[in-house]
Amino acid sequence: MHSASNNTSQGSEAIEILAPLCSVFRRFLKDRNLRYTQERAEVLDAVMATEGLFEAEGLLLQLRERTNHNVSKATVYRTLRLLQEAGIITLTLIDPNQTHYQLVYGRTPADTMICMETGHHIDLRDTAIAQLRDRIAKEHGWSIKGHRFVIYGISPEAADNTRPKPSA
Amino acid sequence: MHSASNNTSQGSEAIEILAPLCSVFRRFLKDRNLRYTQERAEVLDAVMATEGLFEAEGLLLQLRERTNHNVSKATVYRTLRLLQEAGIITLTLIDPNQTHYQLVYGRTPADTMICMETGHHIDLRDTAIAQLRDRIAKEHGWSIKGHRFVIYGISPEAADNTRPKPSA
DNA sequence: GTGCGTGCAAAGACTTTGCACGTAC
DNA sequence: GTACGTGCAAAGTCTTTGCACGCAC
Repeated sequence: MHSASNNTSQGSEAIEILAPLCSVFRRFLKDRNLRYTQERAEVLDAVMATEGLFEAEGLLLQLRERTNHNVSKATVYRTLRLLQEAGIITLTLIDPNQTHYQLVYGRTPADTMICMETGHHIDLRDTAIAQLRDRIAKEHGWSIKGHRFVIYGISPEAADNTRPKPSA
Repeated sequence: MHSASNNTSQGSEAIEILAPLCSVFRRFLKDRNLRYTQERAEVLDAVMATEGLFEAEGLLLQLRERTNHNVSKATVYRTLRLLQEAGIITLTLIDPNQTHYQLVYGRTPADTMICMETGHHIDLRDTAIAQLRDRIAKEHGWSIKGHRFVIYGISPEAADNTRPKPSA
């Protein structure tokens, strides 16, 4: 299995963007006198392998597949909090029942459009969103820490499936 | 105490906008062969008295103040779900720990700017947000069901308080 | 009069925490 | 060698659900 190991390999092309992320986390930990442990590396590894949104539970399952060494649920939650504080992932809050996260590693966090039928979601990379945010915050004299923009809708595919088949 | 009763008074000026909401809910219930009970009326009443965002717990506390008759937590949650299905309130999801709601009664749901220091939030009523949403959805061929736009920042007041006092 | 609605308490889901042992520094 | 980190399981929150009685229709 091709695994984007973040702490050993240094020449892989696949991880060209991801590699610095490991350094970012290590520096963050060092600054706070925290340790870069096997478990934290594995969680970061699993996070880097995700696409778009993910949940703690999914990450835990992925960790069990990826590694022999089982990282505990508690450690996953604890590490997710650290990654959040390090600015590597953000909360996304699209579902009241469960916290969703996403990797942001220096990029602007993706805004999201979610299909209410299928749960399928696509990342939006529209600069107009941040511009709008900046304009509004400026008008009110606020300084910006972040934003979340989620569009709820029905994707074309779901609309096709949902539409009752014309009988005959 | 001045209470915007939704099921008895009909001439109050204060509830000119709110009154129809009761009808909306009653019709919704009738359409589904559900009953318009005292408890549901009281929950709607309390929801109408809220400003901006609210949580189930706060609503429950308010209900205990407003009425002698205690509405149970279970009924509050059940009614909030109905109100949501009726399109009277929406989920807001600004806090991973608790579900937040807001009254929308026919209006566009307010977007929100939240101060990360104080928790204070202000409602945004900027039409550019919906326009942006529409443009993006159209580009992707999606039909829109709703959206959420939240700006996280530091309000001017909080910035002032946070700033260390110039010694002397 | 019927069947939906309610209150209570217990269950359920997700997340956090206390404690003893392990390990990165 | 030390103090932070981990795993486990128990606790904690918010929310939902089962059941017997009550009330809107």
